[in-house]
Amino acid sequence: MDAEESLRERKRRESRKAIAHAAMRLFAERGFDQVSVADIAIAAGVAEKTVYNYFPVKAEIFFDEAGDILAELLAAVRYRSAGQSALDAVATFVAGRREWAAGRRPEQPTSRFRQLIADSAALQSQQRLMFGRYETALAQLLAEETGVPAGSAEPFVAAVALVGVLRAAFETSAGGQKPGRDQATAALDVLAGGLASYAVAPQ
Amino acid sequence: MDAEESLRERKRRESRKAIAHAAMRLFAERGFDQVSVADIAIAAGVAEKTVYNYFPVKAEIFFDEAGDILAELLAAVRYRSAGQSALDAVATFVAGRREWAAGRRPEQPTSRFRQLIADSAALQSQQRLMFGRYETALAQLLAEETGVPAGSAEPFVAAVALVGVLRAAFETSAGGQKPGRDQATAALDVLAGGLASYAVAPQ
DNA sequence: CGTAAACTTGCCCTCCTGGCAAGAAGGGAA
DNA sequence: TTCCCTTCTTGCCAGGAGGGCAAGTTTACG
Repeated sequence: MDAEESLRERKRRESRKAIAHAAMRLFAERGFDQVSVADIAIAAGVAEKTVYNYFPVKAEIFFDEAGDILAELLAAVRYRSAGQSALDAVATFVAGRREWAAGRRPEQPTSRFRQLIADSAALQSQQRLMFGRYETALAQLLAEETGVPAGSAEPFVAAVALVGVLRAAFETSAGGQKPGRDQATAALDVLAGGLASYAVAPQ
Repeated sequence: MDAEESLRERKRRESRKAIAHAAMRLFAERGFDQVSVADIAIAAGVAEKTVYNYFPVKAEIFFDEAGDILAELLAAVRYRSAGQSALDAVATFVAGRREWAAGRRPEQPTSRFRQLIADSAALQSQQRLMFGRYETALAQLLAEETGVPAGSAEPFVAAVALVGVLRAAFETSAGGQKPGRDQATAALDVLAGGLASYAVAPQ
């Protein structure tokens, strides 16, 4: 069903990509908030309404490429090797993504990507929305695994913590600190240890 | 410095409260998105511009009352009794808030508050922003406690997990499930146990 | 009392987003 | 091929969030 793609579907996919590509180029040049949807439409050679046809919200364009990490993360946890903890699965996944990100030509350096987000409240909001979706989906998965009713606190908190590892890997590396692999494992250790490092008040 | 309050400061505080109060009443009646800033201005007897003077973003009005929980949470962790873990401090804090919320007359039932949030994407976004601020502030506090450089992954992940307990207490009780105290302790156990419940793949 | 600082307000502007309807293009049936 | 149906595109319009600026008003203070 992949081989068979109607003209219409192909064009639609191409249009989507064209819009996203043109938009990302403008974003990288000027910053997210300094690019209007009208600008994007002109750059992509379509009407403003068409842009909204593909992306109901402007900020979605920005995360269009990076958007399917959710499915990968869920799969990494769901189909983790027997005997592996969910925590390990996430850590392994993060490490894998990191290598992947490092191994491609920096047409758009990751640092620039992060900077654009840091400079725009709208993008930060959208990013939080995405992480929230990760949490919800992961919580549901964990609830199924453990047979706990969906919506319970346990899987929710666990999911939040797991996605926290992902967020830590992304956000803390912004400061240009350690390679990042250390960060992920450190975060993992904190969680696996039951937050033992914060067990006692300092005074 | 508290006793001495200039006329200007008093008026400003009253104006702020008047705007917030009028706005909350309208929100409760019609829903957040169905109330424009112009409506709020009229209801509060001020100009639309003045509303923006006090609240640069409309959604901030909604969380104005509940907004200072951050300071309390930080204090609860920072000044926790000697020998108490950060995790316990958060759990205690959540339990305390819950009693507090239950013990006051429901002029605006908590359920309505949650429902309003659930019905508005803008409010959800603002709520996530607030929780994000909690995470950042808490991460900084934990970094100081443990002497780790600010911006490290460990305190960040720990903070995310701790705020996760808070979020779980708020969000999961929405379904009208257990009293809530159970939820908080359950979440706490999951974290304290190092996510042991999710240690092994089910297959 | 008079001046400086803070606050309010009106006016205008841009941008995001949704609704509606007309036109253009692809896809399938006769 | 031709006709018709569906999908996309586009234009036009409208409403609401916010920002900038300047005039007018109120408070603070010497």
